[in-house]
Amino acid sequence: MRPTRTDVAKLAGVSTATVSNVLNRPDIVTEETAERVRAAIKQLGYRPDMIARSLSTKRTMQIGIVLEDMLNPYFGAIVKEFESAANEQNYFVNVCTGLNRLDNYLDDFITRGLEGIFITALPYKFHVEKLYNLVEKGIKIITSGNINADSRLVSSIENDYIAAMHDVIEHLYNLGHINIAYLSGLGRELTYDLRCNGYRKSLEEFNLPYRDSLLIDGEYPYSTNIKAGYDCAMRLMGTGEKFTAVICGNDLMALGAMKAFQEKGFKIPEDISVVGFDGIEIGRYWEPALTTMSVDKTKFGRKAFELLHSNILTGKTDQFISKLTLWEGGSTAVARKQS
Amino acid sequence: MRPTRTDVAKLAGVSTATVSNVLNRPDIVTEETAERVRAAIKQLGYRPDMIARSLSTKRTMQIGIVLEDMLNPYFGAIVKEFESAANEQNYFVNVCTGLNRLDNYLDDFITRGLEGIFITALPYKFHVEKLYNLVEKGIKIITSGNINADSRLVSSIENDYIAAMHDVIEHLYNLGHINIAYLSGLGRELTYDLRCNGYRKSLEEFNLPYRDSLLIDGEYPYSTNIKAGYDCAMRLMGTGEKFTAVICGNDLMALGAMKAFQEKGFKIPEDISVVGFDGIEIGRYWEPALTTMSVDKTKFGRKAFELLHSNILTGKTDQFISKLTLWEGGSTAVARKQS
DNA sequence: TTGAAAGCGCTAACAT
DNA sequence: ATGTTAGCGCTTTCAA
Repeated sequence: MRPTRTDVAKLAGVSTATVSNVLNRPDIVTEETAERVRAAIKQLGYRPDMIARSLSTKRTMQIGIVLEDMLNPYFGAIVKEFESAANEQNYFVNVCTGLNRLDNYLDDFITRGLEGIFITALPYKFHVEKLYNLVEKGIKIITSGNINADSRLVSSIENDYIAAMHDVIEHLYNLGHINIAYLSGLGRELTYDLRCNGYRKSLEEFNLPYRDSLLIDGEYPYSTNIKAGYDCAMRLMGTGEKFTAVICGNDLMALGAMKAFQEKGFKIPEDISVVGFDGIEIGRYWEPALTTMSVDKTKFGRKAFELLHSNILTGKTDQFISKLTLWEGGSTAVARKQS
Repeated sequence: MRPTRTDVAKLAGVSTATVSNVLNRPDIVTEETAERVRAAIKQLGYRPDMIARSLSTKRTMQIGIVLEDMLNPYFGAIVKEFESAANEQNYFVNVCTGLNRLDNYLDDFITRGLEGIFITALPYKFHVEKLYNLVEKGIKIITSGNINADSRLVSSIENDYIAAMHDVIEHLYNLGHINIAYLSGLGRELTYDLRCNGYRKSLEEFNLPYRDSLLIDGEYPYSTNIKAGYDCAMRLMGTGEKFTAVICGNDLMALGAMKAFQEKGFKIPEDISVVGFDGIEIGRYWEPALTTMSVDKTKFGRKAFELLHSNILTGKTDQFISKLTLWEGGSTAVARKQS
């Protein structure tokens, strides 16, 4: 049996409250007794029981992170740093992947008394109202993915995809590209993919042509993995549209797309320039290295925790927008003469 | 304030014990009262408090997974499936990444009353004794990574790297390769990298030459990511050794290695055949697609949970060895004539 | 079938 | 500075 605080108290010849004090408010206790208690703790190998403490304090020091795709190293990097930051503040993190079980998760969050949750996921599968429900129960929330939530109720952290898309298009424009496709992987009717909006907006800005068939949606239920990139690229080639540059919703998709183009005999970047978003490490090892709008994932993960943490401590929500930076690989180059 | 069981009892006009019963042993309660209680629960939006329940039952329904590298999609796939299997049995999983904090984690596991832990990590940074310490406290453990632990105390799940390495070498042998290098990324003095052992053993078996400089270690603290593969490959080329085939400790390393070879003007597979382990999806999209010994990651993750779960329920440990299968991509081919 | 009450290990007034 | 004690919300004998 694990020793309890009572055991320690008995061995040290003090009350249980005193043991609590040396653990939680060491300043208010005599150095001498503290020493005795510490000795007893050590001798028994005593470890406080977080469960009991939680029941009494109403604090669990647990937070959750919900994401849809553990397989994309982009999320891996964010989770890693989020977890790391949380640990430094003594929080434990529960990782929840698989959005199809989201409802169960939300229930669990309440039941287990999580103090906060970082939800990074596209919103087309769940309702914001559910989040408000959690907030009502005292669970703090930070979202990412343009869930259009009330900023007074939940915090949020987003990538500035509008600006990033502008930079991408500018980059391609300067290379002389005119017909630029976008492989979204999602659905154009969904309003939350800022990349999609930014794409159209920036084309206009640079006086470049937009045509419906240059914008490739995914198929429901949408996914944005490497296979999706491959599939979208295949469909783009199937349309017979002319294009010299292709922007992909993320790096993984871009890698899949390059594969598809190469299979069909196109050379990258000579025939087609390809660019992605995220800045995952693998992209830099690809041949050619993938040009991408890179997210500072370390900062992103850490910032997400900080926002959540401050919400937990102060009750105040906050928003953060992360800037992406262009990383030029060999996958983009001057546009070929359009035949 | 969240409603408690007392509120429900009051509203339904029953005792708190009855509420517990309709929740936990619905069979022993009259349908009529049960109905009344359920109505009250619904009306109040009541959710049981897992914390309080845990304190009373000594079960938290939480398990942990410890891993070193969230960035390798290989682990991502395993985590995902492990978590999924756990959820089906109503367990919540805590993901712990970053082995440098392992001691803190182990403490936390005790403190928070985790019921079990899946540790997938190389053992050179921590002591098995610490695991035994957890086992003593009643925490069940399953390891992966050839931590050489007492099989009566902890369960384990491993890849059969010895057999897999045999298959790789056989594959290369049949293609006519003679001088085959191995990029380990770890240290040859460490006994737990079965790939390393298998490499030497299988070379012998096929009467192929082994030379120290064909086996490339990493540098402490070892890592086995894409950069490590790149670095090891560079060092291999620096030795001046002759070789026509290179086996890499995992797929990520293999991708990095291919990049290095290509940078130095070697063609794959014409000049050098490359093969990895794991079978991550990205490898299939590489140009050329990476030949690999593929792990059934879905099965692996699920099986890991099952072993842990059965250990939790029955107290019995168990071991499992997973077989890998050769997946032939375009990165291996008949050996070129050695100049 | 249902209810009363003790107890899980800890915290936090409050009293000494 | 230290001890006493009443909870925290739930489970689980034991009685009714």
